[in-house]
Amino acid sequence: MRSNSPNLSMLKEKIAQSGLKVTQQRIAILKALHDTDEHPSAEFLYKVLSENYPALSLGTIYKTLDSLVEKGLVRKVFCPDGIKRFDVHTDPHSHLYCQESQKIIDFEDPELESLIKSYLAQKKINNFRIEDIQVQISGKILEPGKSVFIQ
Amino acid sequence: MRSNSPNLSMLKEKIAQSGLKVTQQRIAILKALHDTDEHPSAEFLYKVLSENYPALSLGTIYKTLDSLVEKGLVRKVFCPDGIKRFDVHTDPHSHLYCQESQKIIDFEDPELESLIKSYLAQKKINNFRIEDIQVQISGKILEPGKSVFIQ
DNA sequence: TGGTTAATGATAAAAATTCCTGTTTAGTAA
DNA sequence: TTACTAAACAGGAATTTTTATCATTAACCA
Repeated sequence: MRSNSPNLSMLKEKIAQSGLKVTQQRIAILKALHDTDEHPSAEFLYKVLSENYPALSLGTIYKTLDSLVEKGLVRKVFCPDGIKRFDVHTDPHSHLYCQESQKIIDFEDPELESLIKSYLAQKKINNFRIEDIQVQISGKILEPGKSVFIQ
Repeated sequence: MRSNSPNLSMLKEKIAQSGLKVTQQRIAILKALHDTDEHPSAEFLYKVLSENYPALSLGTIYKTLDSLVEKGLVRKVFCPDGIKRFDVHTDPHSHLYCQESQKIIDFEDPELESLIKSYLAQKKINNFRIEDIQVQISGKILEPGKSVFIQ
């Protein structure tokens, strides 16, 4: 559970401002994304949300996620497991991938992001406009259960 | 087509050294991976290889790719499209993702890799052993057709 | 409040991946 | 070479993941 989840009216405003209609389904999906530290797949959201929204259909989740990505409210997460995963955490951050447990852990380090950005700015990449940078750090969680703490 | 594709005996040796049996299928798949600049999916390899190996089965491709990844001869490519993609290019490098054409372009920059590595080494990430770092640079190819050239 | 249009639910279809089983093949050692 | 054994393979079925279709519903706006 994230600490700074936006409240309902903030979620509604976000959706409205993006130009999408503010539907119960979109609110619920966006809220569920905010309420988790996981990087949910459509299937995961379906399972979680079905409890409170038994009529919610999987197709709606897929389409909603696509819309939210298109409007920039949600990001696709790069993932080696061949499943589409999503993240509302749209400010730049990277991910730790545990090759053993398949867990994906957010890794926030603005210094790292800006380090890479300034390096790439100084280099010149022709014919490509950079819009987003993500770093994937693969490896292993050494003691599962304990949290990965960054000093 | 890559310039420095290893020849047949080199491929066989690679496979043998990994501890896997040297089969025609594994040689063909590993060769096909070397012979392309794409980041092939199992389906792509199946289509390409079926011409010369009509009996080759899709299941074999999936299993072979898994084995090759496990032995470190091939890497999974992090990808937002929800398809498993692979890369024989195992020395550290990053990728450019065109959000429009969905193309994935190799981006080799040892300086960038070492920059990130040394930064992360100096930071301390507890409880996680880093094994591999990949940078995903998303954006748009400005003039499709022209190659993305790095100065 | 009613009309318009986008969004949804339900379901079917397609695409991607895994699983299963009998057969074949690579590696090994006689 | 040949025979043996375990691993790998082909073929196909089954499962999982994603997309498409379409009639119904709900959000937005006048």
